Amino acid sequence: MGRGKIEIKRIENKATRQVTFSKRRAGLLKKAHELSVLCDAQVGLIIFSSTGKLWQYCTQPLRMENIIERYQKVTGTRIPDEQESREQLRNELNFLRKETRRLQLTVRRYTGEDMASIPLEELHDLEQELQCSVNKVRDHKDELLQQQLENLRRKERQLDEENRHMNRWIQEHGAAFGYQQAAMQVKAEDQQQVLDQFPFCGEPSSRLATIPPHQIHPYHLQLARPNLQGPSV
Amino acid sequence: MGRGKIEIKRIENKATRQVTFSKRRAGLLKKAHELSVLCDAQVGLIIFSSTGKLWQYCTQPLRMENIIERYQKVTGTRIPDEQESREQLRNELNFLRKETRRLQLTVRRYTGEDMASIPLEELHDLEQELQCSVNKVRDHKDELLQQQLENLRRKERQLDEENRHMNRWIQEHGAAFGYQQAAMQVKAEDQQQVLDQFPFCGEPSSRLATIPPHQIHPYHLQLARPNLQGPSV
DNA sequence: AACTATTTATAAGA
DNA sequence: TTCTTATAAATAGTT
Repeated sequence: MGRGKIEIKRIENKATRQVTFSKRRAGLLKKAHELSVLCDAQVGLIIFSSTGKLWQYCTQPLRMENIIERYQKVTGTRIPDEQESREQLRNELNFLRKETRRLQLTVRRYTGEDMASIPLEELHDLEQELQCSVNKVRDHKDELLQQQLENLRRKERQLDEENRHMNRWIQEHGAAFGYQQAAMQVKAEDQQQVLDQFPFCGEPSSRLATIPPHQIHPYHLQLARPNLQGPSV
Repeated sequence: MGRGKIEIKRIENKATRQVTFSKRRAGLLKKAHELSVLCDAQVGLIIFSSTGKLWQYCTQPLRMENIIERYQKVTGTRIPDEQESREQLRNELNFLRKETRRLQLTVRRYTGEDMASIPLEELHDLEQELQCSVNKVRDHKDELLQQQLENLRRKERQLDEENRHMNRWIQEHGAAFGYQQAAMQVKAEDQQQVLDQFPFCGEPSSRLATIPPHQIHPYHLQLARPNLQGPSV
């Protein structure tokens, strides 16, 4: 719409660009205003020239912030209620400050600090509370240890049974595998030693604990033949 | 620019308004883009229709926030200080949220809750920590009781001495105050009874504890005359 | 959504 | 910049 048609790409001539910017800027602002008025729309237009100068149009004069806020709400750019939630933010902050202080004091009580300010009766309660906690922890610990103990005992029984099965098998078929029987005998003695030393309160022996379940499950023990070929293959 | 000239004011016909909005909106967005490209300008355009629907154009696609931020900086709409303090607020809030959670977990450990998730070694440490706390509390309690005990013993001695002083005084001046001596005798016996029953681990007797210091301090005891007039005035 | 008579915007020149 | 003017572009009213 001028003396000639122009391609829409950056105008290289600086002066021409500047003139065109002035004209088109004015046109754009005018049209923004017209759209806003004619069609009852809320329009916000921000223009920065390449030199950094600002022009703007806004439907409600001086209320560009309104439209920006509305824009940010709709697009979710800004957390919707950030403006109003300042109060909420403050409330939560105050609550958390108090809560943190309270919890810090509680923790200090439980660690036996700052006792100077605690009256005698409360000291008594605190002692009982703490003793109660100690007992709970002890009970739980004992329970865990008992479990580990039972696990180990079960494993002991299973290994024992496995041993007996192997021994029996070797007794029955041993004649044909003289040298292998001797090897097995050594192994069985080894394991028996471990079981003899079995500590009732010790930590789980990694060697016992890592025996794959299928080797110690009774069902498998009865079906599977001991792999006497293992070491020699 | 159409079949007829129109006045720039709200179009009353709803359908017409809607159509015009569509056409002019497209034109405006197109011209905004052209200005941006031709003149190397940064343009941001936000349009809300009267029905609340949003259209926008921005020079750098998806970077409307950039231009808004730039706008707010230039116009000083957003006070940088406030922005910072909001950031600080947020930081403190995040910190406090984490801290509160951490403290809550700590307290729960100390009260013997949620032990299922604690490995055995930590349980052991926890038990020792708690036992340590119990001991501290016990020691402090014992200390307090010891102090109270000593206080009471000192009071006993002081009262005893006061008694002896009074007795001596009455022996010396008694003839003139026969009836008052009798009254004093009763009071002294009362107090002696209390001291005789003195419990080594009991709570402080409020009656003994509330005797004003000047009445039991040795210095005062030696200077002050027993107020024998007291009950009768 | 397409058409088109008209208005409006603006490129180039002064 | 601003004015002028030829011409491109936009669009109001119509189909």
